[in-house]
Amino acid sequence: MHLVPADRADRRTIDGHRVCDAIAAIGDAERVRAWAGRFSLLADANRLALLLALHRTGPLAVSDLAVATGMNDPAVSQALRLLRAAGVVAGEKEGRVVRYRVVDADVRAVLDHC
Amino acid sequence: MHLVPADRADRRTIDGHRVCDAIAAIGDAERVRAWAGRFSLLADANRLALLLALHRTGPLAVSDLAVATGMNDPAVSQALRLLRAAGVVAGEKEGRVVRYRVVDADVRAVLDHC
DNA sequence: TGCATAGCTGCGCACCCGTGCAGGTATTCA
DNA sequence: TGAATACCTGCACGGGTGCGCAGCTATGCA
Repeated sequence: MHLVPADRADRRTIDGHRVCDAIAAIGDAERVRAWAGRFSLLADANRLALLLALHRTGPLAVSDLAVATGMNDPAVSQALRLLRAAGVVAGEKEGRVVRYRVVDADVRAVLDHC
Repeated sequence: MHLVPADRADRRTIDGHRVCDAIAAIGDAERVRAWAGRFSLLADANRLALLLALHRTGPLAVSDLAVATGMNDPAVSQALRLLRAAGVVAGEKEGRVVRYRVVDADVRAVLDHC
C-alpha cells in the first residue's frame, strides 16, 4: 500500500505503515472538507442555539427565534440564510411568516448528541 | 412558564408559547458555547483530518501526521497545540517522538459519525 | 388605499484565525 | 562532544466572518 502522494514520498516518517493507515483513515479529502464545512456552521453559539431550537421544538418563525436567542432580526436572517444556502434548514412561507426547520439528516444526528 | 428574559419580554412574538419551548430547547447558554467551541475545533479540514487519523488509527507521531495530511510540521504542531489546550487530544513523549491520541469522549462520538 | 409588521439585504467595522517562515529546545547517536 | 532530528514557538500577513445599523420588499388588516 503506497498511499503517500508522490510530492511527499521523500519525507521522513516514524512509522511508515501507520502513515498509510492514517491516509486511509482520513479517506476522501472532499468528504473531510464537507464535514468541516458542516461543523463550521455549528461552530457559532448563536447559530447552534438556532439549530437546537429548531431541531427540538420544530418549525419556528424568525421573530420568535430572535426573541428566544436574544439576537436581533437581521442577525437571525443572516444566520438562516447561511444555513439555508448550505441545505441545513429550509423555510416555508405562510402569509408574511416564514417558519424554518432543520432538513439535513447528518446535522440532525449531530444535534442529537448535544 | 415565563422563560423570556426581562430585557426582551416586550418584543413581539408570533407563537409566544413556542418561544418558551425554544428557550427550554436551547438550554444552558454555557453548554451551547462549549459545544460551539468543540465544533469550531472540527471546523477546519486539516484539524479534522488530523483527528480522524488519530481516532481511527490510534496514536501517531507529529511527523507522520504531517506526511499523512500534507501539512508541514509547524502547522501540525499548532493544530495539536490548540486541540491539546482544549483537552481534545493528549501527547505522550517517547524519546524525541511525541505520539498523540484523541481523549475527549464527546469528540470521539462525533468523529464516529463521519 | 394606507399603515403596521415580518422578513430580507448592503455596507462597514472590528475581530478572529489559519499559515508560512525563521529560529529555538530537547533527545539521540556517532 | 557535536551533529542530526523531532518537535515547538513567535511573528507578521492575509483572508474570512459575525454583527449592528439603516433601508428595502412583501403581506395583512382596517
